[in-house]
Amino acid sequence: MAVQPRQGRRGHDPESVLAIAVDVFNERGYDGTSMEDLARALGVTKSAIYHHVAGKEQLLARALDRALDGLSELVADERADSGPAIGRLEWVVRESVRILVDRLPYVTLLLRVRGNSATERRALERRRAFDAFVSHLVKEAAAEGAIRPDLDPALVTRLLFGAVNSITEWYRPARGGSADDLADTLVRMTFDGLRAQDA
Amino acid sequence: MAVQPRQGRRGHDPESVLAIAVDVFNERGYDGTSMEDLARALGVTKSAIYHHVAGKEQLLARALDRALDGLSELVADERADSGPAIGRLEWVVRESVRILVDRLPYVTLLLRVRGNSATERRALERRRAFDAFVSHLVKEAAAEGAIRPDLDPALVTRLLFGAVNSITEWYRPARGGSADDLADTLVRMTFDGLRAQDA
DNA sequence: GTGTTTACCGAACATTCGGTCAGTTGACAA
DNA sequence: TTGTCAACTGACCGAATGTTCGGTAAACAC
Repeated sequence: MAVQPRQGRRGHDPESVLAIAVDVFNERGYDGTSMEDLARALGVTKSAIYHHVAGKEQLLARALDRALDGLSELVADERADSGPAIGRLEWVVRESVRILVDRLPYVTLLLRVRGNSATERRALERRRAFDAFVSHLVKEAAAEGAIRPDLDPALVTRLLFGAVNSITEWYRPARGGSADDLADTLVRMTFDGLRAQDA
Repeated sequence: MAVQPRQGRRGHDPESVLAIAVDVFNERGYDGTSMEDLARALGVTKSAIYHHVAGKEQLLARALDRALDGLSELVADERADSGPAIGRLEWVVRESVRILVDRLPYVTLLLRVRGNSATERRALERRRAFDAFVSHLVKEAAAEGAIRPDLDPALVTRLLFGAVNSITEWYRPARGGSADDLADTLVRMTFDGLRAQDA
């Protein structure tokens, strides 16, 4: 985990530039962030950034890939592929929360992408693959009778992952509890309801 | 509802400019939208826009106020103020869905604001008032024993309205069902759970 | 010391940005 | 026909944008 000692002047590298840049992107929005803003946050001149990355859009592309690679690994995991669908769905939700917390700044950025450039559209396409995977899983669970029949599966998918994705809007690793506690509460509420049974 | 016949050349007015502008803002993001983009969508020159509104930021301010006024009316409603908290919470959720669908483009814009300008920060402050109102309501319901004691009320608030707010991400009035059907599904799932009871 | 590697600065670039202004066009009323 | 009013155009402004480039400074190896 320790950074290799390296020859030459000490300072930023592509990794530290990306980390700081993503934070600024999330604070001001990608389009609302200028290279000057990034330079200020890095404590460096605008032109120095181009020593580490090809440009603003490459920073975005690298950040989005970090989020999407996490989701791709989830879809590829064998644990998402055997057993009752409702159990797999619960596992996918928990794992999604873990990835979301783990890679919070990158996923936050991903969830705000609207398709303004080729880079953004490519990211949206990869994201759609994940959405389709989850959507199919919910339909399976419904077909197996594990989801209340008065709920439209497509709507359940949307609302369930609406709750999951909202984590990027308010979760802060400092204050908030662990990712597992968060996932517990989320699953309990969405799967079994927030209402007390004896009320 | 019909537009008054008016003297002078026919064309856009502040209202139609706002409606179209908000659509473009939601497609490309506020910061990602140039006045040139708006002009193109309006079928007009850039300078013509300034005949109707003072500038880009005023368009944003007007749009955000439309969303926030709806939420303010909700908070002021007497139906949010009497009876068991859990019932009031359900009413507030249903009403929120109605407002969100009713004023979809305006609320969508509001939920993406990050505080880049004085206008955005003012909107965020008004929105925080609504969040505080809902947060308090959930705590009341928990204190009255109507919410499962193993769920943290603050987290319930976040997740519940995470699901509500996600509506702006995927609901399209054309395809989607009515706002009431949507609210029904949302309340059933979040209050009583998506899991079938006999499973 | 010398050479090499890496990180950086400062000035400049072309383009786009939000916004201004003097004048024109088109629809209505009288 | 003439006057009035709202809607609009086209040329323009200063500032900010993302990016380039030639040169410099600091850390390391030898």
